[in-house]
Amino acid sequence: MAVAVKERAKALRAAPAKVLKADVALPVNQILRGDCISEMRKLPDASIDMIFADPPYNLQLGGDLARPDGSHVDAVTNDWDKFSSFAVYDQFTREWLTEARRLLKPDGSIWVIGSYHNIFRVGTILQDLGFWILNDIIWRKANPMPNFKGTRFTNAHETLIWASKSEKSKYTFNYRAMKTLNDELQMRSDWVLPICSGPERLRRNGTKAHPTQKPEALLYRVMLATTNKGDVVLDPFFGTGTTGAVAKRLGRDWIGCEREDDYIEVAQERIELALPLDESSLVTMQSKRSAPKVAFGALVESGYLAPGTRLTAKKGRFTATVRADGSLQSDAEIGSIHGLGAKLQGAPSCNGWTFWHVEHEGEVKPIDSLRQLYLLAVED
Amino acid sequence: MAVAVKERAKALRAAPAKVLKADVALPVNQILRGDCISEMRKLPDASIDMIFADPPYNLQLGGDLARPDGSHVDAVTNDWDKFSSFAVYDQFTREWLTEARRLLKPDGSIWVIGSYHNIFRVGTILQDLGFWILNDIIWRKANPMPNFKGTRFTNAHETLIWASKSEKSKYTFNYRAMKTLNDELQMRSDWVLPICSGPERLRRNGTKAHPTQKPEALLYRVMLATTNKGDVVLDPFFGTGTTGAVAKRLGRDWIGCEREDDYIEVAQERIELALPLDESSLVTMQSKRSAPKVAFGALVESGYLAPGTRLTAKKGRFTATVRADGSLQSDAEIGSIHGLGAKLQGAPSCNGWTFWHVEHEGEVKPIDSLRQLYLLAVED
DNA sequence: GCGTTCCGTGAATCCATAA
DNA sequence: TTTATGGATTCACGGAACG
Repeated sequence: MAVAVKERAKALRAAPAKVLKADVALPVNQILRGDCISEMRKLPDASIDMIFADPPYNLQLGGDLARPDGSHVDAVTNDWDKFSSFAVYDQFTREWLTEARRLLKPDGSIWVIGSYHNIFRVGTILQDLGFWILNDIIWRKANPMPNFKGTRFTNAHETLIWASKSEKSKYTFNYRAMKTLNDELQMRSDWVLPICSGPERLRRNGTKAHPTQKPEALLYRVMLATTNKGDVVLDPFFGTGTTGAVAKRLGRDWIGCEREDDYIEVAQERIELALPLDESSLVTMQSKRSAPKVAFGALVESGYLAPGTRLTAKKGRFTATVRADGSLQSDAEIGSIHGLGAKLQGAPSCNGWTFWHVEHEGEVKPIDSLRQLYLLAVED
Repeated sequence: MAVAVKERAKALRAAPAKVLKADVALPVNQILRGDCISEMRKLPDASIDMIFADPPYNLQLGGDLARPDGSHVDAVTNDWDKFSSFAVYDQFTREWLTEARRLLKPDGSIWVIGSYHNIFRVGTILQDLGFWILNDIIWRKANPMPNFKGTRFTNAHETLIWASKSEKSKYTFNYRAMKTLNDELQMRSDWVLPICSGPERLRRNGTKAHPTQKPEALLYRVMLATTNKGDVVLDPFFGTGTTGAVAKRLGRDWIGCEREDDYIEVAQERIELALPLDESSLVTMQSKRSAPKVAFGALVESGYLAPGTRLTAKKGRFTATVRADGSLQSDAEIGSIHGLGAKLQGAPSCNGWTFWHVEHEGEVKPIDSLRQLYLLAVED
């Protein structure tokens, strides 16, 4: 395999270079092997249309973590994510963002993705360097990893910052494309996308090739929104080349920086196999809107149903009281609207929404009618 | 009306003050009129359980920027002044967060809400001051304002940072209450809630009383998750008193700082009208961690489980015998229900209560169910 | 072949308490 | 302060295994 990969790598490196005004060739559709800061220093000023960066997050993980079933959580323990202090991380961030800003065309823009570990440092430094933040985008993960110990809220999202080179930039934003992609509604700042798994996840010898591979759908939306066909996209932390693969599919040129040989090899093979999309296959990329689901607790905290309210069922045969956290209490039992309903009836299951009733304006109605009211208020 | 409000204000100010060890009375359930930094300076160290802050983020808006002391900052639009604006904002943020940290009890925590204009500055400074970020929470607005010009993504969320006073803090997190509130699924870091509108939105003379009034549902979830009944909650930017109203409803004490007389008046009237929930509906689902402990040996000596009983685990893959002292014996090993379970699986740890099963009336049940029976018998 | 069940796993700052 | 021990704790999805 190694030979075949090297052949392909050679072919990739021989890709036609773009010639700029300054007569400096831009090494387009190639992976630059090495540290991103020194590699970026070799590139000419104002030559890049868009930068997508997935820098190390500086996770600062503690000891091992086990799931409730005892299995081991495979954490990000790579050396490239280790920094001795915030000051060191800030210095690193300032350096690569300074180079990034130099490389951007005046109307270019940059995307950086991160988590609460690092994104506040990144955002602050972006602002300090003169970038102009356009949006912060929330990637709401459809299937995040749970919080196994029950100690915090499930960390179910990552944050992307989108910023132009300066306040004056006439940046690219394909408003119509985004609206079309979102069923004719304006694309919002929160994007629901699954994490990268299944056949899309790159593996070597059965184990994941990279610990933090991003889903192509994420890059697809980023590139479709903020670049045009033929633009040059730079990714300073190329990894296994998601940026390159999506750029090729969408007819954009790309440049990647990467230090690790293993990642480079995987990325080259992957991009070689990536095919430009035709119009018909674009359709399958559109994400469905998921049906709204309402937790009973949401009605309580939104004031649609006050804690202490009496609910009845089966014409008053059963009664229960709403508690502050959205649980129900009967004489002897506590449970969810579904669980308590089932328990009281001795039934295996119960739809609490239609089982429990509440008196509202002299009328006894199923609590499901409150859910409908809530949905009306929440939609749009 | 003004007279009635003043009467109520007087009554509020006469609320019983909590007396601390240091013999300094904490002005509980009162609004402190004045700049939050100077008002906070009057309060004693380590006296507050939780802080909720909705600080101003009046930068980059082309409008005025006021320094903490109220003096005016010239809003010139060149780069140099942009930096100076950030520096002023950072200084202000550092000052009030420093006071906030001093006031927090060692196990206290803080919430700060903001948007991309200021939240990166806030997060960075929180980290620099030694706060320990626990989650960043996305308030996903169900009904955001559209982007009228179609130049960016619809800004459809705000970000909250939840941080403990230090890395070592044993902060409050009511895991079970949150899980109950979310239909028995872990509460995630993205919260879908409507913006504050309709009858909840406070108005004076037909116009909204405050430009950024937060929905009570947001504070409800924050307080239910990270405080206990009787805790003291401080809000340095009290505005129209959403924090106070929800605190009163949920049986928490509160302190607010506010400079503007108009807001104070509206807030006092509002909190006066808020109804506290009664005790019983305030009770939330408790985690097992806070339940009384039962030694496995107690089940044996009480006859719930006879010595010699065979226990199984993982569908019969593991078996062990109960011994008279409450230890378990497998073929080659002896240990506690937890220790033996861990050893047999080669796992670092194991919850024996859910791991081991016993046949009882033809059904195979975890021995935890016996513990529940035992607890029922022992209670009362 | 098809439906069911089981198992693996993902950017994670992931325990509390007594001795 | 450190160490040992009890025992609390998970959601969605893909793919393999099974019947």
